[in-house]
Amino acid sequence: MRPLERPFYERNTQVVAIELIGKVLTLHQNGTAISGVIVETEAYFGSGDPASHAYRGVTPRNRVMFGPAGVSYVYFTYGNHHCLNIVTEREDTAGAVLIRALEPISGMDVMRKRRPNAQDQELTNGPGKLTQAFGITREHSGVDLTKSSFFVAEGTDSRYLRIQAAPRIGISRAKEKVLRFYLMDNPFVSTL
DNA sequence: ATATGGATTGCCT
DNA sequence: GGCAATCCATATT
Repeated sequence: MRPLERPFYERNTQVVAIELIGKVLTLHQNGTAISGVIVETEAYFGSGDPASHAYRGVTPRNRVMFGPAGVSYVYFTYGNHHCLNIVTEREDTAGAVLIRALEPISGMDVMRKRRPNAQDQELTNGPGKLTQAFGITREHSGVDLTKSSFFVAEGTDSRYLRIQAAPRIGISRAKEKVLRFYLMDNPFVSTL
């Protein structure tokens, strides 16, 4: 499994959000591969998208969203949770795809240890849950996913999948935009 | 220096 | 379904 390369990410954020469905996120830690199929994503743009962290321009937190595509953007929210994004678009154009849910493939023993009170089905069925299961924190922000032990690889081509579009979740602005995408009938999607 | 609210989760009714 | 928890980034004074 080779990492997807920069040109894949260096495109329109919505297109990347859709095509990321069915691909495989992998993180190597201490000789173990933790991985899962991406089953739910959301697209966030820059100016023009009031729900995006990048809406008002560059800040210390969001600056990676304005940098090269294919780099991770991890932020901390609600005092408890980390969320994983992958930067999109050409450099200087803000954009990122939030990874909202995964279907575990490997490393489930590690995931269960990190989420001791979770049923297997709740291991990675939400943006804060999957970062906890993978052990992803802000230290994993700004990592180049095209050349590290943290990457996304080809899985099932999104062309062959039934993908549903819906409004994004948990935001207070731009609620009408249909920028959430998920695999139909997949039990690991955060909300059907 | 202070105020506000959040790209969520889990527990309680 | 409702809501508290909990910390930090950002905006405002």
